[in-house]
Amino acid sequence: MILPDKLYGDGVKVPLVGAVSISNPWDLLIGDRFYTRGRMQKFYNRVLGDSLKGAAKLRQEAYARLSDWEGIEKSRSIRDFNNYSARIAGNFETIDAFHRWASCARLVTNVSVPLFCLNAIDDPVCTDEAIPWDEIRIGSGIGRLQRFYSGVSRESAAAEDVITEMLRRKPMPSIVDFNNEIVELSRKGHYLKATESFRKMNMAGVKMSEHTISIVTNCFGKLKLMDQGLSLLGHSIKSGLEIDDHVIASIVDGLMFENRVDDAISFFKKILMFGNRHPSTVLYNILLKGSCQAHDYKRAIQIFDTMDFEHDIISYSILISHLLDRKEFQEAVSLLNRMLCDTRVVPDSALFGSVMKSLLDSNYLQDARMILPLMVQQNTYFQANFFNVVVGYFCQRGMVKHAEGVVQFMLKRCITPTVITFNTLLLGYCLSKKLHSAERLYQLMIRGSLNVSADIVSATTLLKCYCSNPSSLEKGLKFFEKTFGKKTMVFAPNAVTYATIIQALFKAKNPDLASEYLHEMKSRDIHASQKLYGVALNGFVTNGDLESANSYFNEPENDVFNNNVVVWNIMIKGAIINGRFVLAKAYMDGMIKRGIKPDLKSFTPMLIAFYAHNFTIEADNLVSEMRKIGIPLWLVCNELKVAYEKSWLAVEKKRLWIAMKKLETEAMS
DNA sequence: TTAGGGTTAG
Repeated sequence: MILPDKLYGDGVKVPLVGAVSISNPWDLLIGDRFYTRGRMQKFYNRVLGDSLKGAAKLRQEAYARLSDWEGIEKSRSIRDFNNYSARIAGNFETIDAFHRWASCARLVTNVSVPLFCLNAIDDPVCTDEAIPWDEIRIGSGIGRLQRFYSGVSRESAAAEDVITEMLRRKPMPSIVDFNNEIVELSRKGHYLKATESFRKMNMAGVKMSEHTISIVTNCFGKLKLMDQGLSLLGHSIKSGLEIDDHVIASIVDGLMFENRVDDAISFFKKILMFGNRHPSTVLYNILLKGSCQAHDYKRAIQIFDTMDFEHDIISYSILISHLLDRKEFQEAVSLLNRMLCDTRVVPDSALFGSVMKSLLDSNYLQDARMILPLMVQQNTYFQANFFNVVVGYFCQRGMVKHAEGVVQFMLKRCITPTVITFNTLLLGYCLSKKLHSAERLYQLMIRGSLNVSADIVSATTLLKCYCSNPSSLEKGLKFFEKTFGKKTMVFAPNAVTYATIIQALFKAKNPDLASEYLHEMKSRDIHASQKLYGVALNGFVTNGDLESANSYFNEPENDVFNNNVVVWNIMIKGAIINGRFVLAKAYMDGMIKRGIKPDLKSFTPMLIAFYAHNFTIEADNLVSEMRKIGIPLWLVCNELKVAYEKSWLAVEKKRLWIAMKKLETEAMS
């Protein structure tokens, strides 16, 4: 055993519990055995080659570590395995680092991990230690692009320029290089630029691969231009490209993203019949996810059942977390049990993480605690995706110090934080109004000093940081221009980015500038989303601009969003707070006419208004109407209580109090 | 040699 006692700079000793020993690890591999072996060989050579030339004993030791690791990882997909080993090969240079990695593989059954979480959630331990940012490995996150470009002109440039340069070269680089650059564009949200580059490549006569088609289709999907995606598919078939699973996945995913669930499913069936092939689990999972996102739970179950013993851990994960979010605990638990009995799947850290998240979100702390012993019992390998949930839990509650403690813990245990860990922490700083820390973390991510680089979520979160405080709003606007502006666009903004800034401007009572951004978004061909639409409407009505709200509401292209009850609730509430009862009533009639069922939040503003103006008969009628459609009265009481406490509508408080008490007794009876 | 499905931002 050559593992050193001190594995880290700060001298933290990592306990090694329950090392796995397998006599012949190669037998445990699934799928591409030789391919994988080659990868591992490459990794081995890279890691050991530099620092250990000729040291036979250490090589032997290294081989033993690799064996252990494979045994542990056998439950994961071959792709994860390959990617991970490639990353490790790229990042680890010295034998010291190699030992760190090896010890990481041995932490599988380290009981102190769940114990830490248990304590942390019950009785969070705060740490004053600063996160050792320097010790988080310097990765090769943004390397690919820079590496290529430095060979071209020594300047850093956008992937788009790289592609132009590549097209000029003679002979042109391989399609793999082009693919990498389009992926780079797509990763930063430059979907339009990606499709434009694809056109240029096409004109220059570059021979495309299936992978190119899949990436570009994906971009069309994100742009909600799936009709173009489908026509691209037609061209590809004509030009003799094989339609592989990746291309089908991109199309199905794109159609789902456009909410065309029926189209997606019929395409899925047709293309499979056309190629006479068996659908992969990944394809099924895309359908599952799409159905869940479209709130078509019945269909999701149907798909799950037709999968016929082919569900994997992700299928279970999608369905279970969806059930939990819908608060269907019975169903979720029975599915969880079914999964635990299913010998073909091994529950992983991500699954337990998402279950835990749903439980924490619903404030079921006791049940959340139960997940941890279950994980130990199942011998789950703890990974960042689980800890991200714990980090998020603290961040959401403004306990960013505790979140930092969790990150510390991860680092000490060699559980490498992901971009989601840092983005979550960034949000934590934002919610705790620690702008300085947020800025510093973002800078580290942008500069590539961490093992991951910043993405559009990081940038949007920092934007929220600036915008949530009136004193830094100006800085936020500048940041927006610098990061998302047309001239110096680092990331291509999306509906979330615009929603963030628009919401902040409305809140800062600057509806004019908010409208400007709304127009700018439209001029940049960025589609509004249901949430952004709500943000804009709410912004108009709370700023007393019913006219703009109404005209935005009536724009034909927004009509698709008006099928959501939330929108109508915003309009009703908006009319009421601006003293327009007749208008509120008109909206109420309008939604019923459209076939949308009013819910609690549709009725309460009007009810409060009736109470406030002492229209007791009308209020009583409304209450009985709510009763008729099955809205529990205690929920109404809760709403009134909130309105009372917040002095909503500047109502006569005493009247509201009396009404509330009266309703409470009614609810009890 | 490159890639698809579960978690992060409104």
